[in-house]
Amino acid sequence: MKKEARLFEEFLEKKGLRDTLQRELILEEFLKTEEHITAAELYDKVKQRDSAVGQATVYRVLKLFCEAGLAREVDFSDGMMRYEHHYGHSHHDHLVCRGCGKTVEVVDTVIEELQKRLSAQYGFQLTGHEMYLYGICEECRRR
Amino acid sequence: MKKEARLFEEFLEKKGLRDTLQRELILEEFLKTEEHITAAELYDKVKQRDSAVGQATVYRVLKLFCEAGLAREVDFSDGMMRYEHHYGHSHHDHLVCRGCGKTVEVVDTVIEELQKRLSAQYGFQLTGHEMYLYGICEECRRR
DNA sequence: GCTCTTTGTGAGAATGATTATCATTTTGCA
DNA sequence: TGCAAAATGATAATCATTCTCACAAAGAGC
Repeated sequence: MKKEARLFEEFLEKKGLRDTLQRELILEEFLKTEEHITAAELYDKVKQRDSAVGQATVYRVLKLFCEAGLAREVDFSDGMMRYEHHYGHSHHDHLVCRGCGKTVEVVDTVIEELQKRLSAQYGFQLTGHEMYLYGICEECRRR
Repeated sequence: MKKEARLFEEFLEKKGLRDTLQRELILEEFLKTEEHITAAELYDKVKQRDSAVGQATVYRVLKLFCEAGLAREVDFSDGMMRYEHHYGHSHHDHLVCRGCGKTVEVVDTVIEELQKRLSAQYGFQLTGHEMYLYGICEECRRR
């Protein structure tokens, strides 16, 4: 079994929640995807394997994944939330192409350090951040 | 007359749009506010002066302000868009307290430079960015 | 194996911010 | 003055997400 699945079971256990077939199924499908997935996309995939699953359940379970540290919400400001793998994936920000929608995951430890310092200057203890860099990728620029 | 009002008139002129009482009223109320305001909040203020104005008009005019460079959308991820003054206000990002919701406008030119460089590394030409730093402010930490 | 209680589920309604529609009004200009 | 373009307000539509609620499934205790 995947480490993520075990972690999720432990999480459910600890919270006194139940390990159901739907939750397992949704987790399996979520883990299969590599890209940032929307609730609707995940719902479609899950439905192909069990058409009885409701979308509310997908939403509910995605929330659980986030709580469990398995998933993370990302918001590219296009009207719906996306979810990406979080466990075993180090923190990163996103570079988004305004032309084709392609995204790249990026990290810059110097920026991170400066963010912390900047916050401290205003007496804030930084707990998290969102950074989206929007631009035009090379391919799109050629066209 | 405020410079912003003149700019807006010029913008309308250039686009072949009309300078109406509603637009003037909404602009006046918008300019009065110092903080980031939501469409609903602005609608309330406007309604106090002219109860006939519809909320659709407020939404429409806020879009115009953005186009005209007078306003800028900011999204603190709490379900609704906020608008802040843009003209004469240099670019900045936001520090948001997770405790009390207080926001501080911040700038760090080094970070901005690094963002550009980071994007370039992936062949992206940076056109904009969003950076929200979330933390706990000093006051909230004391409690 | 039975009850009881808790938790999970699916269908569909509800929500709430934003947009679209459309009939009516206003405006600028010929 | 008259007409075409633009603006408006009321209201309906949209759409992602959340809520509700009746029912189903599962765990504990016996």
